[in-house]
Amino acid sequence: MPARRKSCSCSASLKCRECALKRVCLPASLSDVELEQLEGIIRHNRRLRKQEYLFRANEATRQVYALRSGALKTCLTRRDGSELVTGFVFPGELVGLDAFGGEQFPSHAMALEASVVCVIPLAPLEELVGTSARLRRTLLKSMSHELHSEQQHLSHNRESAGQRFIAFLRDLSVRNGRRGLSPTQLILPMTRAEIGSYLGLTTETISRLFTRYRQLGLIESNGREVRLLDVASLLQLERLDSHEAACLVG
Amino acid sequence: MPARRKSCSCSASLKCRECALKRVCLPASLSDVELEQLEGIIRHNRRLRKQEYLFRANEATRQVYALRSGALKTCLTRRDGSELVTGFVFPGELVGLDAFGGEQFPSHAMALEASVVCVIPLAPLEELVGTSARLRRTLLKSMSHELHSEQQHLSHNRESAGQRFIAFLRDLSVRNGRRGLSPTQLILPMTRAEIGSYLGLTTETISRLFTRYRQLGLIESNGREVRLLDVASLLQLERLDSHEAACLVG
DNA sequence: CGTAGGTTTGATTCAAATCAATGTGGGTGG
DNA sequence: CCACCCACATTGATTTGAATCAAACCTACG
Repeated sequence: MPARRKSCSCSASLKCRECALKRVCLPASLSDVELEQLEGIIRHNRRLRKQEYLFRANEATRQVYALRSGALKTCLTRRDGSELVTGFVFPGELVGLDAFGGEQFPSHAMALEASVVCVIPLAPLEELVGTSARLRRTLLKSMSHELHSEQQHLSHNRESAGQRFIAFLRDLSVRNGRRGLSPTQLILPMTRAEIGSYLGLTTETISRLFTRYRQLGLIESNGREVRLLDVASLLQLERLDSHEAACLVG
Repeated sequence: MPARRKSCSCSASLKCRECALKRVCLPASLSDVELEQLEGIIRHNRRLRKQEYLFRANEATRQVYALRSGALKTCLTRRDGSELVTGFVFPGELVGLDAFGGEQFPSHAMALEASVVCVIPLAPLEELVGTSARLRRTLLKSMSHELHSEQQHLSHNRESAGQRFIAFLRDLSVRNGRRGLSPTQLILPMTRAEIGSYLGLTTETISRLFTRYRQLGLIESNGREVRLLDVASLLQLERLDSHEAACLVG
């Protein structure tokens, strides 16, 4: 394994208390004292360039991460060596929670654009989870939320390409909203191929979907900028089964 | 909501210490003292008849469960009301871990055959997780293992019907082995339709897969009894991509 | 300016869904 | 005890949605 290059400059770190994301991140619901303890173990501000790995599969699991800015993808490597995108990570979200399980990460995480993450060493975190009931709650909640959203993702795999695509847009929209950004104005940090991998579709299909929904007047899109125009219709299409949807779309 | 009918007879309960499954269940790796504390909060021996719900979606999440005998399926209800099987549960495995997240279960769990479960109330469990580092480890491990196996499941969704089917059989085989049962002699507690729902395929396709692999001499099967004959070839088929597999199978 | 990575569009193929019967075994009631 | 029934399973014919194959076409960047 080549010596890992740290692009991190570890500049004077912005603490959780002053972080704009504290209401959606791990600190949510912690008391001041607990927050201080948490801050004590977190290393803030590790910078990642676009395309840089945050961690790789098989790397020892000594820490989990919270994304502060930018965007990540998490991927599994298939037996044939190809990459399967298992999720996207946006600011305020935790990454690497599967680290608790074993000695090594089963997946890897890569920056889709220049990003900053907070690094949370596992051992002290586990310790702190023991002493703080609230932190325990929050962490368990995060993990089971993750579990839940994986199930959601799984359940979409039985739906038509169009429905998966809309569900994807809606998910991004919701997550945008949670951070206080516009729920209709999306800037996609990922390529069509990555969306495809995530949704179990090909690049070509994703491209056709953009075209289709643009022509239907439900979205505007230009490259990676997407605007949701007719949210009501989108939601309706999402919950229709494919036969009904076909009728509606003509 | 109708008053919940308890089929449970709560007979003099077999404690964890004497349980044949203690090496694969939550008690694994706990000290004697911790084990005693854990036993103190668990209600053992709730009996479920075939088809009986262990919990339903939207039910308040006050407890998680460990399966002692029998088999369960866990399901999500889709928007159109249909049921999506998200997993199967075998003895020694935990169920309902997504309960930590919110107030209500997102999914439901139903007995595929007469079963017995241990009931673990959440509040005291969380407490105990605070005081026992080992229990904490074990639980976090369980949850992240769950996360990991959901990812596995997800990744299979990109593979051909045949590969998913074999991966399914292998998974059952491994889990059988872990409980000390034969890894080649399987008794399926679920219907073809349930397998199909779980794998994202139709009943007919599942049926054809049984026929195909039986004809290829890789398995024997008669109704719900399955015997894995040529495990080496099965494993090889599983890791081949569909094109290569087609060549091999002819 | 040229090239590479990403995207779009079109023609064709293919794996699994769907539609349609038929078969079968285990349990119930007469 | 048998016969009927019903849920489950199998098998075959046909359709279809997305993959694959095959070209362009951007556009950002060295």
